[in-house]
Amino acid sequence: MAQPTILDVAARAGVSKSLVSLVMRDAPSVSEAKRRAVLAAAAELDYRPNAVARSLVQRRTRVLGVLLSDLHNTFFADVLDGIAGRAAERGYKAMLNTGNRAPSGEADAIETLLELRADGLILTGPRLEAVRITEAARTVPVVLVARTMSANAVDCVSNDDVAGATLAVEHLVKLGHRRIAHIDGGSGAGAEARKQGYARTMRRHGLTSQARTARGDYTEEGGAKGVAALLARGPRPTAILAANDLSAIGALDALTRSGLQVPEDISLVGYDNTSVAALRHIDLTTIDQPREAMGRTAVDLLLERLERRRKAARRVVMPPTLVVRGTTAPPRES
Amino acid sequence: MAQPTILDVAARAGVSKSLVSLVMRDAPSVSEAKRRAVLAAAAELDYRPNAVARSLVQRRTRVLGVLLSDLHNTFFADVLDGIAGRAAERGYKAMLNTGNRAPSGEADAIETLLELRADGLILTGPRLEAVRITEAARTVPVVLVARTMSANAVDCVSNDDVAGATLAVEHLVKLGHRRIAHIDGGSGAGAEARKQGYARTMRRHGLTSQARTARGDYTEEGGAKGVAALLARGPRPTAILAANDLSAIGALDALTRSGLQVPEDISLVGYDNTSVAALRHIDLTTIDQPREAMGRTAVDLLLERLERRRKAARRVVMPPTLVVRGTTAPPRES
DNA sequence: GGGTGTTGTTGGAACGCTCCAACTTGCGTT
DNA sequence: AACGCAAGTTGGAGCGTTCCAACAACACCC
Repeated sequence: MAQPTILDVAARAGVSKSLVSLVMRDAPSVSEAKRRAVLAAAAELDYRPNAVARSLVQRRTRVLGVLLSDLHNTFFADVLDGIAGRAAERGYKAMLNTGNRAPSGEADAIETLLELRADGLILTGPRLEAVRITEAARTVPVVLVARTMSANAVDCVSNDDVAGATLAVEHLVKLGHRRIAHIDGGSGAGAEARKQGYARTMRRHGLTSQARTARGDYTEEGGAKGVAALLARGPRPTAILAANDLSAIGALDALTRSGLQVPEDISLVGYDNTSVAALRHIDLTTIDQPREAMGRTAVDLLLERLERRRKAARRVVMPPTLVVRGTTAPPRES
Repeated sequence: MAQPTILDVAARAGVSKSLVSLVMRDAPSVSEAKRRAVLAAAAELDYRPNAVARSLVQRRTRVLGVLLSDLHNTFFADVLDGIAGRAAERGYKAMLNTGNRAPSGEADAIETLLELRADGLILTGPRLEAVRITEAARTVPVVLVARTMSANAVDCVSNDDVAGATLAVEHLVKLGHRRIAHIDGGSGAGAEARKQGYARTMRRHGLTSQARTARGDYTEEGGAKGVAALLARGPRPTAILAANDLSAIGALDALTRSGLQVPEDISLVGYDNTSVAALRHIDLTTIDQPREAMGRTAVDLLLERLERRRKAARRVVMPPTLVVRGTTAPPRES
């Protein structure tokens, strides 16, 4: 026989299928004798409840659909860890689909998840148009991670980019830096807020006149070009805040290639605390987003809607933290 | 109404549910008029076929269960890209589950995938005991990626580690190196084969007397310690082959910290071509495994069993390639 | 004009489970 | 002795599809 069903188990244990069902879901009012008989029969047959059939009758799957914009970014891998862990704790499974980097792929992935009748959707860093998201939210609760939008069927979890950039600048100021430059993230997600945090904190310390921003784009090359621009003219900054780790690494390389030592000649701070930043050969001071916690929070938000029928949107902003490593030090002539 | 069903669509279009079903699967023998009527009704109702119900009656889900041992390793992310892409091409979905790094987590993940009635399983780099794998293979076809075992219900896709290490040594020999050392991967997957490839190729070039191997463990720290051991005594090697990129980076850092220049004083080769190796600040010569191709192949193997009912095990070994970057050069006094 | 197809359409059964109302038993209470 | 109630157990209906046998309508061919 292909896969044994609940009927096979019932026959073998000499009870009704209903009783087997009760045992499988370990319901309270089953006599110990029958429970054991059923479990024995199930074990002998290598029976495994068919989640498909169960989902059909219960009209829910206990599966949370997760869309990941980019698996190659370990940032998302950490978020997923948080999602999967929390989902498991609460009796749900996380089902992953990637958009294969194209926005149209994301739409397809969502469609697939909806056909499979995921109970809810978590979209991490989606590049998809907002309309498509609200459309999906008509069918099923949706939580956005690392992207915000306002629609009352959609919840959001993000990190406080302004606060993160502030932490970074405060750290540099405390070390004695005054000529602190910024390589921004262009039109990338959160880049604007990070730039704002930088600018405001500079102002708060009366350093607006020392502030300089080079255009970047969250890439390694963007970081390298940013350095080139900053070194090309004006007094050399004693510290640089890059908009993310990848561009910080591009900057790091450009700096060492032009003969400058980090952190002796110039300090450098990244953003995201990716695993690469922790490599000892890079050892980058950076801002950490609580990635796993963001994933867990996303699950909690979803389940509030699913199990407690919350209707109003919630927007959770999580605090980033500073991780000091080897690329920051006091300026040379302090 | 919650979610419209096929009956709602049928009523609205004035046809039977069977006809709607035919249109949805776009069957050939449906009149153009009715097809349009059905599609219009479906669109108006925002109808989406229920994959759960379909799977129940067809007794298959067209879902391939994928177990990833570690999402943080971008190696697996690439494999997954290959899997997801190929699966989509062939009308399947990839459903991902992570083991959360614990072998027991892997067993649970497999159990979940089987309850959800995945049609087949792809296990990438599983740390799970072999018994559990053959057990799962009794229910459903299983393909292993980056791990091999022999059981005729299980197929394997791996890279040719011996050949990869050979490529690396040949490259160094061609540059003029003779004192080539190896930092191995300890008991890690494929480490033994890589060491063998190294040793054999050294022998082939009559360099056995120059060969030296330091113990490593695929980690950054292992690479650093390996360098310490190699520098501690004996003539300094002019080139090092590390068992993977991560340990190569550890080695790189240890070398520069002890005042040696790479590649001027010493050449360095990694293995895996992870995204980190491509960072310009690291710029590591390494061996590339065809990761996406491995993922695609895994899907193909699974579908051969699923659709063509192949029974005998297949073991596919894919050829690695050399990626030359900036950490290798001719030895100083050649 | 009676077979023989072909094309298009249909209702009912089945997939494997959960849910529910209903049944049986045994026990305590009046 | 009759009753009520809780605990334990059961069969049947139903979840939303697909599959299949059957049928209607029409064309074609001697």
